Amino acid sequence: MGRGGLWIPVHIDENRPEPLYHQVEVQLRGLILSGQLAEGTLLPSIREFAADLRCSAITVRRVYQDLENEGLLRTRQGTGTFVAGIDQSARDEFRLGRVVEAFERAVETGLQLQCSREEMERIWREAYARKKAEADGDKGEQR
Amino acid sequence: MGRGGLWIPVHIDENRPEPLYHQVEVQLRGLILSGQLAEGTLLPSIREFAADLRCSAITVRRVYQDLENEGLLRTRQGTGTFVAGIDQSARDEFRLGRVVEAFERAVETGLQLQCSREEMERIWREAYARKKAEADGDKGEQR
DNA sequence: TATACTGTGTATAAGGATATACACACAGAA
DNA sequence: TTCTGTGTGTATATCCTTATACACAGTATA
Repeated sequence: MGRGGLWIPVHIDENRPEPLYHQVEVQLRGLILSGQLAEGTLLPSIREFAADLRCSAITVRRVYQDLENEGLLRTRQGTGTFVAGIDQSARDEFRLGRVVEAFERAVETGLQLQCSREEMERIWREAYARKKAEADGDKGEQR
Repeated sequence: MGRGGLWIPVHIDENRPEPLYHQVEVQLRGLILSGQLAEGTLLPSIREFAADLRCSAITVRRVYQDLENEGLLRTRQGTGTFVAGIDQSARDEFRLGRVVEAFERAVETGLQLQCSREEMERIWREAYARKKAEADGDKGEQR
């Protein structure tokens, strides 16, 4: 194979109702905006990435295309797709916005199901502990 | 018009990537499982509900049909759609599961964007305060 | 050049959202 | 009772989005 394996920590969940391309976009956008993928990084080819994600190459292509339209990626035919440079200013703004949005959704669900504040407090702590452990484990298994 | 207006606190967001019918299903399921809609309650007609949500009647019909297949609703042609009886046992189990899931998603987003634990703590508290106020306001404006 | 990689465009199938026309149920008037 | 109107859920056809497969075109390197 080509440049032989840059592993991108993105997962997709078939059971989620939102489209596959959207799941990948959200996560990849996060990796770029958080600086975990530096400017100039060569991403996996659409086929290679598709194989990792177990989806079609066209779906990955759409992700690359959308993010290129946002100015986050730059792609050259025959060569590959690269991470573009980003305004440091817009970075943190966007970053926090996403997280706030996610938590608001969670709280909304909790309120709708009549969870008390204490219940949610407990759930949030446990969720953090569980996911934190998962994430740290992921880094260890990186190849 | 018919029975003239039972207001169901369900909202849909066009901008969300997941399907409309799914958004409504999640929220209506929540209302039933949390006991806010008692057994035997006559729901709005598919047309009336569709008008409230500003979507098609067919979309509402799909929601009613799906929830009927789950055993949460019972529908009689020409008469309407009613809330069915539910196992008290399965209720809380399901309820908590949904909230846990939602918070895990939020934390996942935060970790991916390299939020510190303290940042998330703050975001969660603020999200709670904001959404709690919204929800209480909603009840006040109920007609 | 030959070859093996890269991204790109076209065609096809499945799922979601809608409008429109249809069938059933019940209440009230003739 | 019989009829008729207005409510209810139901079925069909159409358009847009999503996901895929397959053939095409540019690029790098031996």
